[in-house]
Order: sequence, then C-alpha cells, then structure tokens
Amino acid sequence: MKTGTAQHRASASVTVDLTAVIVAVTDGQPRVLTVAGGTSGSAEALPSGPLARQHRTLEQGLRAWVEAQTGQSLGYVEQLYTFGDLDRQLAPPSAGGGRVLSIGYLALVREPRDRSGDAATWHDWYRYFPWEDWRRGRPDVLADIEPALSAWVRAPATAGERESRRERLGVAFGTGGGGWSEDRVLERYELAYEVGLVQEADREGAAGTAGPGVGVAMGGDHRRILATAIARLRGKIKYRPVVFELMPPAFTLLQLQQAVEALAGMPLHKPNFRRLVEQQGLVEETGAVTLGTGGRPARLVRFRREALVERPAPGLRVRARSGRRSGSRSSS
Amino acid sequence: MKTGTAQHRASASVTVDLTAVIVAVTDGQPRVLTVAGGTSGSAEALPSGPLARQHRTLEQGLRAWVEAQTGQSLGYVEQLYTFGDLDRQLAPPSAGGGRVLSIGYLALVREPRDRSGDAATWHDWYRYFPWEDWRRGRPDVLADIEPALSAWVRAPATAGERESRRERLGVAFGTGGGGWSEDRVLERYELAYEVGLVQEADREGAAGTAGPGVGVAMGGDHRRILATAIARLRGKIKYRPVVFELMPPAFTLLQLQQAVEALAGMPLHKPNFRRLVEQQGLVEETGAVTLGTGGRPARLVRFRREALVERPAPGLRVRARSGRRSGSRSSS
DNA sequence: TCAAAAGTGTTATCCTTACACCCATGT
DNA sequence: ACATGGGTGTAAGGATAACACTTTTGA
Repeated sequence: MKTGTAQHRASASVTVDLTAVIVAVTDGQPRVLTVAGGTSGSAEALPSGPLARQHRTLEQGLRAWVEAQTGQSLGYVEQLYTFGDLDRQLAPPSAGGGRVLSIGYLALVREPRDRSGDAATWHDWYRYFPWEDWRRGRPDVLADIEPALSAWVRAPATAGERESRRERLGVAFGTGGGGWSEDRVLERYELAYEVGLVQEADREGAAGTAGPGVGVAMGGDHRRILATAIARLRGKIKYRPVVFELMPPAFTLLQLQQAVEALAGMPLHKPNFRRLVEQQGLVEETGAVTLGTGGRPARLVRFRREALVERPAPGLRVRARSGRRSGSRSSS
Repeated sequence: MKTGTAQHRASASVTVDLTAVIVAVTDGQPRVLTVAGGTSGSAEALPSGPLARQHRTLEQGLRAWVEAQTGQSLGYVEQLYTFGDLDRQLAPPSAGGGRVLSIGYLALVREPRDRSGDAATWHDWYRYFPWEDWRRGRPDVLADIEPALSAWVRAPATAGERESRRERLGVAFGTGGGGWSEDRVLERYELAYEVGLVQEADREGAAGTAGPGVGVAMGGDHRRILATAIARLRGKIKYRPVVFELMPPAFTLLQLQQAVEALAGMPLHKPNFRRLVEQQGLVEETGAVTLGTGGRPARLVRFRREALVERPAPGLRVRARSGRRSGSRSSS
C-alpha cells in the first residue's frame, strides 16, 4: 500500500504563474483590468507573470508584476485559487515542456484616473459574462443559449446521466426550484465550457461546438480565473465590507448601491438598502453634500472602520429586488 | 515603469507540496488524520507529498499521496489555499535550496473503521487548537494566554500601533464589541503565532518567547493549514450541506447536531436545531429507529439530496445557544 | 422512580420586504 | 409642472431564540 517512493521520483518541473483579477467600479460599472496578449497570443488577458526567486511572498510577486505591466498599484489583495490541471493548460507554457501552475488573485482598487500603464485596458466584466448581468432583468443571452443547454441535458444515453445533468443545470442556472443565485458564476462558466458555448472550449480537445462562443474570450484560462473572482466577490460582499475598497473616500448611498448592484449583477430595493447600510453602522456622515446628482442633493458618507470590530459579519446581505423587469425580447 | 524583463530572469525552482487536512467526526468529536514525521522531523504532520508529472490534476495527486501514506481514500475534497512565503517555510525542503509551495486541501470522510494505514493516526483537532472548543463554555486556555495577549497589545511604543493591535485582537478573539466568532480560526492562530504563543514561532526568527507553547505543535507549517481548514469548514457549514459528508448513511438528529457542534466548537439549542434541519428539508425519514441511545429511541434520518437543487443556500445557519456555562476555573 | 434523550407547542422579538409617501433640486 | 434622485414611515410576514412541557425508553 505504500507506493510513495515510486511517485516521488517523477517530481515535475514547475512554473508558477501569478495572475491578477483587478476590479474597480467606475460610474456604476464593474470593470476589470486587462493587458493585450500575454503569453497567449492576441486575446485579452489578465496581468500575470511567473513567480521569481526575489519575491519573498506570493502576493509581493503579484504586486510587482501588476505594477510592471499596468502601472497600477494594488490595495486589497486576496488569493483565489490555484489551477494546475494538465488538460486545462490552454496556453502553451513559455518555458516549454514543464507544468504550469496558475495562482489566481483578486485585487480591489479605487476607480482609475490616469491610464499611464502601457497596454492595460479597463473593460466591463459583463463583456466576458453577458449572462451574469441581471440588473435590468433577465439577460437576453440566456434565451440564446437555452437550446444548447437543454440539448446537452438530453444528450446522454442513460437516464441516470441525463438526470445528473439536469440537476447540475438546475443548480447552476436556477432552472428547477432554487432560482438564480448570483454567486455560482464559476459553476455556470464551467458548464458553459463543457457544453461548448465559450470559445475557450474549442482551443483544446473539449466539446468544441464551433461558433464564435458567448461572451468575449480571454487568453489561456483567464476567463475561468475571472469567473472565480466574480463568484468570490459576489459571495464575500454579503458578509465582509469589501465594497468600500472600491469606493472613493466619500460617496453617496446611491453610488454605494450602484456599486453593489454592479458587482452582484442584480437590482436592489433603494429604501431598504439605505436602511440596511445605516442600521449596520457601516457608514458615517461626512457633513458634506453633493449637488450634481440630478435631483435633491445627497449626503456624502464615508466608510466607518469601527464597524469591522463591532459586527461579527458586517456585510451587505443583499437580495434581489422583487420587481424584476421581465426581460422578454422580440424573437428573431 | 516596465521592470518586467528584469524579473523574468530569476524564475524560481519550485517544489509543489500537496497537503491534506482529512476530517472525520467520530462519536461527536472532530478528528483529523495525521502521519508521523513527514519531512519535518518527529512532529505530527498532515499527509502530504510533492506534485509529480503523472498527476493529471492537483486533486488526483493529493488523493494518490493520501492513499499511499494513510490507506484512506477520499470523498469530498476542496482546495483551501496555496502557501509560498519564503519566511514561513518552517521545514527545510527535501529537495534542497529551492522554493516550496504548499497547496492545502480539505477532505471530508466518513468515520474510519479499520486503521490499515501505516503510521496514520486520528486525533481530536482541538488538541492543536484548545482555545477553539467552546462546547462546554469558554475554554480555560483562554485565561492562560490572556496576559500574553494584553502584553502584546501594550508593547508597541506608538499609540497608533497599540490601537491597531487592540483592534486586531478585538476582531480575532472577540474582545471589544463583536464577541467570539467561531470562524476566524486562522486569524487567531496567526495572532498566537505572532505573539509567540505557539511552538512553531520558535522554530524560525519570529517572536519566539520560549515555553512549550499552547496546543500541540505540528511539523512544517501544517498547523496553519489545519487552521485554514477549520475556518473554511466552520464557515461553509452555514451555507452548504457539507456536514452530511461526515455522517453515516443514516443517523439521528442528535448525532447530526453533535457533529455540527463538534465542527463549530459551540453548543446548539436542541429543539431549534431540529426544526431548522427539518424545515430546511435537509433530511428525510428512513423509517427505522435506534434503540441504544440511552433514552427514548430516535428516528433515523438520511440526507435529502434534492435539497441541493431546491434551496439556494442549504446550510445550517447555526448560532450558539445562549446558555453557555461560565467556564471559570480555579486559578493556579 | 429517575435519568436521559426524543420530541412538540408557543411566544416574543427581530429582520426583511414591500408599499406608500414626502422632500429638495434642476430644467 | 415635472422629472430625478433623496429620504422616511410603517405594516405584513417570516425567521429566530428562548421557554415550558410531554413522551418513551433503560437502569
């Protein structure tokens, strides 16, 4: 039962790639910082680079690479996940032959002013995941991909396998009982990949059902890392006050609400959102007011750091507003 | 601003270690599987081994190593975190010189029957974290370490630094406002490490305040990985039905409650717990009853898999029962 | 008969959700 | 005047937490 020594011999030569999902919210839109190409041809990619000896910590290595490639310095940084499966190394490793490990990170920054960084561009993240934006009701893409999803469910020969697929689809896309869960971003992307709905699936032996794919593709497996980041952020927002990492020093409650809506991808009920925020003690008055809001001037508030110490889970346990617009569209 | 090429040269030679925290609940006690020594001398260690070329996926590599070292095959497996800081490599890497990356995993198994595995032992996890067990009230160790914690808060020269430490202690240990949060296991361990309360801190340049340390030490940085696992599990239990991975096919509600209490490290209110579980539709009747429970025979229930599809977050949102026994002790 | 565990009923309280409405500013 | 956003009141409903109490077994 002890095959240990046999395995020990073939220890792999490994390159470690540090990859950053850098998120900001600008004008109520969730944005992510991308660079051109990267190791992976011409597609849009996330900032990333190999771990080097002089990086004392992984996070330090990440910050160095991001600054070098984009000029952006990072505030809040959080490790997401380490990817290393051989059959999902979509991009050929720069140092040929060996295995590539990708450690994904989520970074939150305040909205960028100057774009001094070379080759770095901010993009709305729903560009890559159009089916994730429910702010103005059910997104139209879902109707487009529905046939492919149902076909995938019906495809297997055995009833058991069909049932298992139906269940998986139900959990991920909220068909069947549960309804749409805004986290589960990764489950949905992985399922879309398996079904062959995203372009990345073509690049490698997978399902590969041609067509341009839904949403904009990314280099390597970066879209999967982005999906992981969105999922994590959508989950975390509910029990930790991370949104404030994305807000300017002073902001109005509507701006805060729009930031949360941007991240969560769903509309919120205004009066209740405001009460939730204030009753949780998450913000305090600055005394100032804004004028250019289009309506009545709004109070400017700031994040109240003491909330971190007082509350056990000081997040914004948001749930979608019920009045979702139907999102029906003219079929064509 | 583009130092990229300069960094690229010094790409590190890396060994990747896969490390498993394998959890079971036996007789209402949370247990973790350990092996003797490992790479790290004679201390208790978690099963682990280097990633090899033939491992198609990271998880597969982990499963192979665990089976080889302990004979235990794994069911539910989840990646936790990747550790790679140079100044926390407590154990000298077996392949000299290079950097060691540790990918930690959490695995849940049903209670072990036979111990055919060589050198593998199950231990109560509170052996390593005695301050985490609040099932019978506030644990006594906390009184022992309190002086050291306060001293650490008072130590810095500047008031600002003192305040920052006070705040950090308040969040981690629930002094100040928030109260004890059963997740935050990692924050507490890291703080204890910094204060020099755990033996691991001595092994390297850190605070190192002598003494045997609180709780049993582990090889390498394994106790940190274990802390990460407990924290994750305590958090996850609230919104995903992961406890059931630890239960036998049929069980009583009290057994389930005790499993949750074991993991969360706090007592629960029985009548409310039962209602919560049943109302959530997490279990269904088997029809059978147990007899040897000491009191009235209990219904045996089983996990209801359909709950996964129906509910958005089918967990056990548990909160501590209020009637905590005081946990005072004779000082000595 | 008592201890121990299994269960049920009920109440008070809090939180969430939704609806209705008023306020202040710009065009 | 009215559109736009800011902001308050409140009532219905559900979930929670605590208390009190009955039931069924074994020692």
